[in-house]
Amino acid sequence: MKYDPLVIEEKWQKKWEEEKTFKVTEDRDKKKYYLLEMFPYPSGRIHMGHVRNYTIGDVVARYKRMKGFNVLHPIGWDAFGMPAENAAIENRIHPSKWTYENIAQMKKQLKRMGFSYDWDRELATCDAGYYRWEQLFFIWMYEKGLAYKKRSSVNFCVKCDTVLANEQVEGGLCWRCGTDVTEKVLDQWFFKITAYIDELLEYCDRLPGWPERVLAMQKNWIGKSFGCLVDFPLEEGPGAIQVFTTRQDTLYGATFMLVAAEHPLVTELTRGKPCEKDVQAFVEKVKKQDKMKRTSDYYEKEGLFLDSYCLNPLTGSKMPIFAANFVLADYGTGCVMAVPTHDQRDFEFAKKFNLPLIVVIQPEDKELDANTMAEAYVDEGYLVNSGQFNGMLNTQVLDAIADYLEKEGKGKRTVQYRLRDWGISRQRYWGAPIPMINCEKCGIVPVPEKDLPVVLPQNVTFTPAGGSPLSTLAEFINTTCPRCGGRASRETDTMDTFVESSWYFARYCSPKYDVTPGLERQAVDYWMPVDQYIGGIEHAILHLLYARFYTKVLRDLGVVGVTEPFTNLLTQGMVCKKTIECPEHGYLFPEQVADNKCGLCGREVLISETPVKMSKSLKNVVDPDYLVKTYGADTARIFCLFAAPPENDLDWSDKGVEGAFRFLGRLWRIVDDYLEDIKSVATVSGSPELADDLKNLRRKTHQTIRKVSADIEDRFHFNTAISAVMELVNALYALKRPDKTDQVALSVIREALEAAVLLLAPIVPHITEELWQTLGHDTPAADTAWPVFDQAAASEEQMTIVIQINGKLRSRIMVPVDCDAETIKADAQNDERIAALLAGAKILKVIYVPKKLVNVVVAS
RNA sequence: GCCUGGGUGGCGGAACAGGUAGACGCAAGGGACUUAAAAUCCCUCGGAGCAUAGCUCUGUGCGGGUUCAAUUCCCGCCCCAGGUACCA
Repeated sequence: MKYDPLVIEEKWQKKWEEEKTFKVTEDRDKKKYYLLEMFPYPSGRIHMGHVRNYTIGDVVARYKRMKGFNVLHPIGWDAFGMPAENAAIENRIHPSKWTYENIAQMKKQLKRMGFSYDWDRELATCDAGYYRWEQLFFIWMYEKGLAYKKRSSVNFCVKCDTVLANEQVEGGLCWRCGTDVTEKVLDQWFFKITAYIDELLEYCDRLPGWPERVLAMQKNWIGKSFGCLVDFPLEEGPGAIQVFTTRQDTLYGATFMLVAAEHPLVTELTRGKPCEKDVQAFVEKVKKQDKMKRTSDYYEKEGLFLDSYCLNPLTGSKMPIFAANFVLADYGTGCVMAVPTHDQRDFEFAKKFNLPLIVVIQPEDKELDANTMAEAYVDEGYLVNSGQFNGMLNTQVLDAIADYLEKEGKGKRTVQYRLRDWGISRQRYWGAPIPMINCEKCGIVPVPEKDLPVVLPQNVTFTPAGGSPLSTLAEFINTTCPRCGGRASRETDTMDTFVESSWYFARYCSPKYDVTPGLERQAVDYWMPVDQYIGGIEHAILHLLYARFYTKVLRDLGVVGVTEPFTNLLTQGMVCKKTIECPEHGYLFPEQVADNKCGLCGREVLISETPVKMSKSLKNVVDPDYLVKTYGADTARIFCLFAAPPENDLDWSDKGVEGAFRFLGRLWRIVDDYLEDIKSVATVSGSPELADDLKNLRRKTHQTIRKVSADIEDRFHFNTAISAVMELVNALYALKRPDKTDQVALSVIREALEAAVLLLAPIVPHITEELWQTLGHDTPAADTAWPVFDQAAASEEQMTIVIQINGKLRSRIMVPVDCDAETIKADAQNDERIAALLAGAKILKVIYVPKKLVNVVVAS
């Protein structure tokens, strides 16, 4: 019988669907395992990134299931977001229709991959049955002050026509479309993520199951720094300029003051002065500059003297005040004390404006001279020119100076963060409505809980002009105030879609529960936290930080019992492929190229040196449907796992896919070959006396079970697990075919074949189910216990001992495993080759590493 | 600049507590089967050298060090990828 993947895959998928094989419920007698992959955005078609991500997850889910765990493995749809709205404008199709059609299509594709999801838990975040709870949580957060509205300057993407959170601005560009981000002043809803800032930071050190680099990125993003707020009195009149610094050790060296150009102080200080006009012009210039900020690498440090002075609080010396383009208005106080000798930016500024330099930190190994310094000195040293603190090491004087400032009432200790509150208002239609009402009399009033959900209206029209259709839809906006009964209007902003993905993992525990608060506590307590979360590294900050924050909020609202949502995190690499480029026609699909020539113009094409992330625009994508049609889902799955360990990028190789397919064929044929002979033979049991080649095969079988179990369990290294099974299959091919009547030999072969099939069952579930059935089993492989290795059968009787002379490999000997050290050392030296090499040499010592090698050290 | 990772054959990758470098697969070459091809099965496969059934030297980005022994540990550098960037 030939291996026909398409027939057997559809057969088993149908069975899984009909029998609801992977449906789970809470079972207190079994240990739970919650495995989750990041849910997809329903863009219309799955791509290789999905195939890889979901295959990795599926292997772990199926493996844990065979190990006896009660495995929750759900899937759903991150269904709100921009593309649906864009499709509505371009193709005159309602976002809802577009989204649900895409879901139907992608669901079919996922089922065709054979993933072991509990489809009864499927959810879509655009369902009112989902987001109504999010609206409830919003109201509860509002009541606790964790959601608030504020007029503020926000990041705005003109193309997406909406606001972006700080985290959604990448290098000054919109994370989604890459457009330059501009600033806008708007009334916005925020989540007070800063209320949890210390807990978020602290738990970065309590997530040992997370990759170090993800935690490092989150820590950086939070950006906690310890320092002082110091007051610099103005020279004229009352008042002072407050600055934040982490370098109070350099305070005696502060010779001028820098203020962010946008800071109100700039206008205040120059009002009525001759320089006022110039200063205003400068401010306007910097504001414009600001928009261009990150598009150029660096721009010139610029500043303007404000014709005002303040006083250094410790030395009393006069410090000129400048407006500067490189001081950030929204970090610290927007004002910075400048210490040109020990800060490179201040140094450059001082040189440009010819400002005084005072050395206050002196290194041990050289003498700094303010007149000849070519750059700022930023390393450790001893304080000089610093009054009572002279002679102390700068890194140790920070506390003393902070104490002094506090005692003198000139400053105080403080902590600064980089992380800002999460702006969640979006001026878009296709999102969860913010359940708030604006009343002229009562102000902002939450929608009463009994009136939830605030359903997104269906009858809207989209125009290419953009803007949210909600903001002009009278029947949605007009309402009455729940408090005073008067006329009022609804909030027309919707929530950032990252809000939906911040709690979907909890909803999966009780996806249909429709009683407040939408999360059935018993179920949530049983399943949460997620034991293993798998997804792309691109969400290292955005989604993963928001989800951690939201989980803590839900905990404090009393609806979940966990503090952190994801115990273990695996970030898988991207799927990459080389690009083909024609000098005239740009990127080409492989089928547009023949003999390295462009099919359109015949010119030589350029193939990229390294593979790059698959993307439609680079035309280097591989269509999963095509793969499945040609080779089957099992081949697609095993290739994705075999080509690279999960955290590496995966370089696509068409030849590699064929190799994967070839291996499955090899497995199929070896089973098929032996089928007749082993039909009525039982698997070997006990520890019978076996001839050498059979004993070796049996040993290989048990060693393979041991290795595959460890590779999957401990490291998710499926590539080495697959290699191990390949070796076992190779060993089966290498074995001399025993006689049909040799029951003992055939029982050993059956054991090896069954092991190979079961060990591959989580990886290639269709072919293995079929083979398992063919081998005469009524219980499906998926419901069969994971094989256990027999220590005795796996252990070697003989071992190879490597013999080195002065660390160089010179010979090998075989000895029984129980051979004692002295015998081995003696045998090693008596080995024919070694003895010859040792003749006449002076042996200094002989080292024996148990079970590994003997190293004879001789005088050279 | 700073913070993470990472540099191993022609390629993807093994070597998981310092102990046989290159498992497994791809590509390549050879052979068997076949009228032929495909498919399949088997063999060879880091480099150099030689008295070529084998042996020797060399080899894990570069330079040092520790050790009987280093892809693995330490120090210094180079390169690549990701993150972040005037954060005071």
